[in-house]
Amino acid sequence: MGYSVGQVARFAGVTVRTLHHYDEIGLLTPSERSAAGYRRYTEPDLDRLQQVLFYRELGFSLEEIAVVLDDPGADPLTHLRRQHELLRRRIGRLEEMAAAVQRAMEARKMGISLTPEERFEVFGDFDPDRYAEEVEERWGGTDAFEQSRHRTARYTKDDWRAITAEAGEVLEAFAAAFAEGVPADGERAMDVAERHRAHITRWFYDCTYEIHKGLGEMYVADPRFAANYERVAEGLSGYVRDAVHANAARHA
Amino acid sequence: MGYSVGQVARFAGVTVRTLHHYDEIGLLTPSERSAAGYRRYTEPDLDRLQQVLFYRELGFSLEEIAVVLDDPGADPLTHLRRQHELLRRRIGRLEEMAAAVQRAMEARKMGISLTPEERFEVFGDFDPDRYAEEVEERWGGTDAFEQSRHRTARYTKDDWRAITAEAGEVLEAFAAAFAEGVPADGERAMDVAERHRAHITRWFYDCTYEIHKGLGEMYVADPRFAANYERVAEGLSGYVRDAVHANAARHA
DNA sequence: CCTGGGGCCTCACGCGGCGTGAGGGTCAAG
DNA sequence: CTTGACCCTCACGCCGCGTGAGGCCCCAGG
Repeated sequence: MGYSVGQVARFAGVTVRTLHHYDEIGLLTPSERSAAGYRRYTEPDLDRLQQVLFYRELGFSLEEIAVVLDDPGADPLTHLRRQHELLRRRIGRLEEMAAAVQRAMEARKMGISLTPEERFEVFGDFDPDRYAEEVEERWGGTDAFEQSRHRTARYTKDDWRAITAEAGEVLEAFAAAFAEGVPADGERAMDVAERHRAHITRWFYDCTYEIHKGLGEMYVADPRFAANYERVAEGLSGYVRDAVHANAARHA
Repeated sequence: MGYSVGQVARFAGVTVRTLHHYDEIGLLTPSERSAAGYRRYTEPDLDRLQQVLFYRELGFSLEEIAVVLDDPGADPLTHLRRQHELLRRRIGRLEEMAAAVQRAMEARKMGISLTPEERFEVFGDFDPDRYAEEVEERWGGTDAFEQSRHRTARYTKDDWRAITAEAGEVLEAFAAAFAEGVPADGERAMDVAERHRAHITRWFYDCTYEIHKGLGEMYVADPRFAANYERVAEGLSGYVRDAVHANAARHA
């Protein structure tokens, strides 16, 4: 004879109102009603409720849940597999967050302050509710260039102003060090190189030291980039490359 | 000169409207405003925003977040530690859910159907947003009795009817086996003992075999319980105890 | 038999956490 | 001086329920 709303509510840890709501919006309509109009939930109803709660926990909207559950091409096992996959992904994300917190704790203890990007890194690219296809579409071919394109697409004019201003500062710092005869493998030049790398990571993509070294080479080899430096001072492109390499070595 | 709303929004992966909202409700008011009235977020503001987002992610309401963040007796390190703890707990819960899903998959494959309790077990006693004190208050002195009290407090009259009915069935099954001379350490008596254990686990608390054996002893030793069995048949309390022990040994 | 208490029902309003314009000022680039 | 991408402040709307109000059902106890 099935379960009453109250019983189901207590089993599932939700309120009666919630079940009423799910009935109202057609997300979970009990298969039967008693003569007096009481809702009677059957086993399959409980099955469905469990699915609903799982997807809800994972951040799906009720409408989205209705869509995935009413997808005729998805048998129960498919749902379970998908849920498992989503859970694993979510766990991974939380572990990243935990790691970030731990890093923040370390930084605190050492008295180091983090850049805004480092701080929010873990929040940035999170999208819990996407399906595998979309996720793969977005992250499948992710190399630095893709990531850059992806991020810059959302930048505003103001951002670009800030970017060019920051890039200009770095360029000037390089030029000043170069003009003053500071050695390219000295601390000051390396610090500027580090600023340069941070600039790229901040605005474009995660620039590792390896990538940075590659960039250094390109600044010399590719005339379009080289010109940018050589226009300021002759030999500056080579100086930048050397500073970048020294900085990478220092962090290796 | 600080960051604009738009910049902060993009860093943190939230909308401008969200930042406006946090300003409106006083959760995160930018420390400065430009001459034209533009919001300017400073480094400490970003710090705070990060905390807000963390707690939000963990399911806190904005009001709760305001309370914990404005608690004067909590330095940054305390927050980080708490966040880490909360994250770990949440991860643990998700892992349980993942395990439950896996079990459900196994059950499907084997063609076994789960009881409602098994199905929703993982949802039951979840309360992600409590503070350590409250959690400890609720789970610190958790022995079986406490858990029982906690759960039974929410039972309705209907539940109690179901409980007494079920308990009656078990009692009758014991009495029948006893009357028919079935040995207490035989399969049939042990099965009834197992039903008894399941009954307790279902309605009161997680009854392990160890606890069950303790109960068996009590049914003989404590006259209030013993009377319940002896009233039905003389020697039944001892029979129940023996069956319970045999059942525990079989599952050890 | 009837009364009381705990369910259950259907409205229907409210709240938290924003989304989404509308209407208008600001400010660097062209 | 204009244009466009920001920014501002209202203010209304949506989702996912919470929280009664008013009333029916049902069964244990008197």
